This record gives sequence, C-alpha cells and structure tokens, in this order.
Amino acid sequence: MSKLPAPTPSELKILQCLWRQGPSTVRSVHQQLNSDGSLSYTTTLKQMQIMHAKGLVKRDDSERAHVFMATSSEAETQQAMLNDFMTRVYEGSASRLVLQALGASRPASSSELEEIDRLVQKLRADSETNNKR
Amino acid sequence: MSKLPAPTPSELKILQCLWRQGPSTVRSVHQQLNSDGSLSYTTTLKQMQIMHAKGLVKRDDSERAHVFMATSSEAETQQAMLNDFMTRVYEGSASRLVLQALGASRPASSSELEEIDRLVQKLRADSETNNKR
DNA sequence: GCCGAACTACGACAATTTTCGTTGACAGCC
DNA sequence: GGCTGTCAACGAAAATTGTCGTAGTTCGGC
Repeated sequence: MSKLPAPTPSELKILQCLWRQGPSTVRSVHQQLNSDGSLSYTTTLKQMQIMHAKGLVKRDDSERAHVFMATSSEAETQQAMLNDFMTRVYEGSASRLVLQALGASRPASSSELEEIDRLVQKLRADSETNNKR
Repeated sequence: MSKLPAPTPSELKILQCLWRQGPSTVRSVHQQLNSDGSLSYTTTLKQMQIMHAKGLVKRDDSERAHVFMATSSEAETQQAMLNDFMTRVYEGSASRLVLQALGASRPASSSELEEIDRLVQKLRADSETNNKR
C-alpha cells in the first residue's frame, strides 16, 4: 500500500464532502461545496481529476456521470495529517499539542472532557501495567 | 495588530531555529539548519527576506550582518497554526483532535499523561462551576 | 588606496496549487 | 437525422513555494 500524498486545503474540502455524502458525482460535490456559486464547475472537476491521478479518490466510470469516492477514511486521513502536523510543529510531542488544544479559545464541552478523561485514565493504567512488569 | 500569515514548512524550520537560538544572523541560521550543506546560503537568505516582508521576523540592520528574530513566540505561532488546523481538518472539534492525538502510534509518557490529566480535571472542575451557577 | 572575503539585494526558474475556457463525446428529444 | 444540454478531458494562466546565481556593497588587512 503506497502512501497517499497529503491533501491540499481545497482537496480536503472535497474529501470532507465525499465523507459526508458517500460516493458522489462531480456535480453533486460541486453544488454542496459551492452553494454561493463563486467557483466554476470545471474547477471542481479538475480538482477531482487531479485527486484521482494522485490516488486520493477512486472512480466508477461505468455510468456517464462518473461516481467518485474517497480512497481513505476520514479517520485515517486525519491521523496521517495529524502525525505530520505534530512532527512539524510540535517536534512529535503529542502531549504539548494536546495541552495547547485543550487550552484553546473554545474549550471542549463537558461530555467531551469526560471522554478525554476516560482515555487518559486508560492510557495511564496501561502504562502502569507496562512499567510494573 | 494585523494577523501574520501562517508560516510555510520551510519558514517554520527557520522560525524554530530562531526560537531555539534567539536573535541570529542569516549565516547562523543557515549553518544550524543545513549541517549537511545541501542548501545554498542564498536560499536561506531569500527565505528570511520573504519572511521579513511578510512580518514573520523582525530585523536589526544596524550591523552589517543583519540580526533576525521571530515576531511571534513559539507558543503563539503554534496556537495559531493549531487553531487553523483544527478548523480545517476537525471542523473545530478540539476533543476529536485530542482523542486522535492521544491514540497515535507514539503515546505520551507517564509524566506527560499526568500533566494532561491535571489539566482535564481543572477544566472539568471549571465547567462544573460554570454550570452550577 | 586597493583586494578579497562576507554580506545583502535582485531576478530567474521550476514545481505546485488553484482557477477557468474550450473542445469533443454522448444521450435524449422533436 | 439533427439540435440541445450535460459531461469528461485538456491546456493554460496566475499565484505561491523553494531553489539558486549574479551583482553590488562594505569591512578589515596589506
């Protein structure tokens, strides 16, 4: 499995559309992404052709209007982008990234904090176990 | 205070050098960044000139070898880049970003987890207080 | 007073990203 | 059978990024 390139900002918007909607035609993506009509149809088409050439999307061309779908899941793509970002900006330190993300302007909600708390407890328990033995 | 543009990947490397070393000449940055000598001096110089034009760095040109320093602190820059990344990739959800960062291949160390834990407890306590009143 | 070394400034060039117009194919309708 | 509208493909243009060579300036030593 060869590595996919990181999507550019515009490519990411198209991928997010495909993740929300599932397999879609160019027109469908274009309308979702461009409700204000500021962009031309061929712009979206070209982007998706480039993304297909890069392997970011797969294509079913059995119908006249080709149907595109994302090659990687949203979680996989986010994880790859996050790892790159963490390496570049935080020199690989997940904890510093997390501390700053939690301290950001818009703090997480109560239930979100609970979920994070659960994960942290679990990780701490795991690390305890590994250190003991 | 007008907003600074996000640094590109190479620009970020230069900024990280300036944060580590403090105010530095082009040559100093170039040597730190390019111990293998694969890049030319003028490349680094040009980058830093562009960064100066963008306002990413300030310059003291009272000496012949100009001395550059970062305009924003590392924490401020990281925070801005993180907010942008969070918006673009996670649609603004800090918690989803945090959950994925903690679940990443390289888990945080024990003491780091403790620190995160402390912050989470504090945030939860704060949100309790705010909800009660 | 002149020379060479170190430094900045400027322009150029390739690659990438984002945008769009034009062209050619194809399906349905009258 | 020919017209009309929708679609993919292609080329091209502008902006950004990363790279470098050349030219011009200035300092210290001879």
